[in-house]
Amino acid sequence: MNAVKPRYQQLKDLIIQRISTGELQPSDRVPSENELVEAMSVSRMTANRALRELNDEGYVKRIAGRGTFVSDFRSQSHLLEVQNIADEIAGRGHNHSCTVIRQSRQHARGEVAQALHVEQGTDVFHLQLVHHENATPIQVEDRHVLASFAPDCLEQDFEAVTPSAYLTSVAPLQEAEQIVRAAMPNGAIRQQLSIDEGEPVLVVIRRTWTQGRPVTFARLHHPGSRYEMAGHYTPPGRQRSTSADVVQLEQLEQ
Amino acid sequence: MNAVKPRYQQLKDLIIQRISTGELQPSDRVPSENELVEAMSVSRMTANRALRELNDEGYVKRIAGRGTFVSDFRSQSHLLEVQNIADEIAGRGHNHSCTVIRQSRQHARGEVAQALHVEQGTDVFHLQLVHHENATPIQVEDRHVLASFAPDCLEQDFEAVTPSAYLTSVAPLQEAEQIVRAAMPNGAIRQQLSIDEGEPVLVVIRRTWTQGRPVTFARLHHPGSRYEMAGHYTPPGRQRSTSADVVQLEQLEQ
DNA sequence: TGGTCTAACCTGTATATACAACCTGACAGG
DNA sequence: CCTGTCAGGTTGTATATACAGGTTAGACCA
Repeated sequence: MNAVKPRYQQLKDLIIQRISTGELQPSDRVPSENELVEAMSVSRMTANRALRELNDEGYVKRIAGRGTFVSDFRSQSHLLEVQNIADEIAGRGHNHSCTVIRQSRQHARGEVAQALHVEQGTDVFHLQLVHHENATPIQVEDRHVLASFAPDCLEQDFEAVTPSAYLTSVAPLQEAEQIVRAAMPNGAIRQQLSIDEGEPVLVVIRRTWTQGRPVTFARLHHPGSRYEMAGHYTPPGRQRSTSADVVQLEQLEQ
Repeated sequence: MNAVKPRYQQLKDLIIQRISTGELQPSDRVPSENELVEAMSVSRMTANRALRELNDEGYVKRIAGRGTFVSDFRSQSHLLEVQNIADEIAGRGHNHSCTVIRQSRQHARGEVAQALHVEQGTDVFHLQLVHHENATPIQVEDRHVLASFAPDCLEQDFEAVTPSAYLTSVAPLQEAEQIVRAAMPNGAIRQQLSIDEGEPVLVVIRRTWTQGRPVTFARLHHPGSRYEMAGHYTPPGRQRSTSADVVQLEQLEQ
């Protein structure tokens, strides 16, 4: 297990680490190939491979003639595409608002401790929020966050900044798991979403990882009649061809 | 727009085309780097880049010392992870079976024509199937397929081979879009899934593309009490660290 | 016959070099 | 003051070369 990592991988890890720790912020300039050649004593082709792969993976954006720059978090993989309800609502041109129901410190137990891979009794924060789209409730968020991960979680004003935005500012989320199901809501959820009896909810259970460790665990409830989840999947190395117009263009090019 | 593509990209396109047309089948051997050097008059580094990127993108699998081989379709991107209900059931060690309700030719109209980007009246096939997990109904599949894409669709025995498996054998699906929502089923669906009144269903509406054109449009209904959709998202270039054990190992390595 | 060793081929990585295209800012000439 | 040019830095691509390490088949020997 003591395999020496290839040098291009060492370069990638180094730069990813600088981004993870915040030493390099989005849109900051990353050392150029020639600077890496000097500083790290590698050939330019090796530095090129490291930066090129970081570009393909979305960590950085390269511009010929200008340099290499750290990507915005939102383009750092489709992870966050699905992540932030506020952006999704803003993308539809609607107004997002949020009401905090609960914001407290707790000891993890049972399901929560298990989901976060921690001992029973570990400190966690418990958030309950209701998100609105144009004043209509669209999501009830019930989230547990590892206290050691985000110590100042209780001081945040989540009516101004969504938990997703706050959490990604603490450290980049590197991995996510989600389970989607349809269910009937209990009374509390039904009231918070102000939906009629007999209407189902779309439930998303989501865990996110940072540095290989699960740090948050969330249950998201959405009214079945007012919310749907969309996803678009394109194999790597291919352009998406969503609209008919794009299809036309691609036909011509071939 | 008449930009000359770089040579490594030309190599990639050539090999992807050979795979798409079926000239190269899964587990077939792809020309080695040195063979490409000879045949295509490129340097080995250029051939290496083409094959390495195809490997990273999941099209082929490379084994040092042996060669480069076409991937199974199932590993050709997470697209199909979500795609095939039969594999999903088999993965749980359960038995999958399927009943054909309808298998007919129709003229596309309204929503279907619009979804497939074709004129009203274009020939399509209409399939209605019920999938069972250990004899319990788990999915009602209502699918429209472009007739020009799969002309022998009516001759298939979909109780033996699922539509997903058949369609990927006709041509690789290169792109997918899906919408997920929770809803209450109508009487027919409720009966086909044999669920109680008042139980919601998880509805997945999915379109898939081949060669930049939408070719199938499907509505999938699942019983809320017996089915959930799971997804795991990892940024490219990273290993997933799902279980606690893996986390332990990764900690030690750093 | 059975085991071993080697040659040939494969991928993986690393380097040095070269040329093209792109971008920016400085500088000279109108 | 404005404009065009040019130098220098940057990425993008392509080649030739080299060595390490994995795999396999066949030659070779006991």
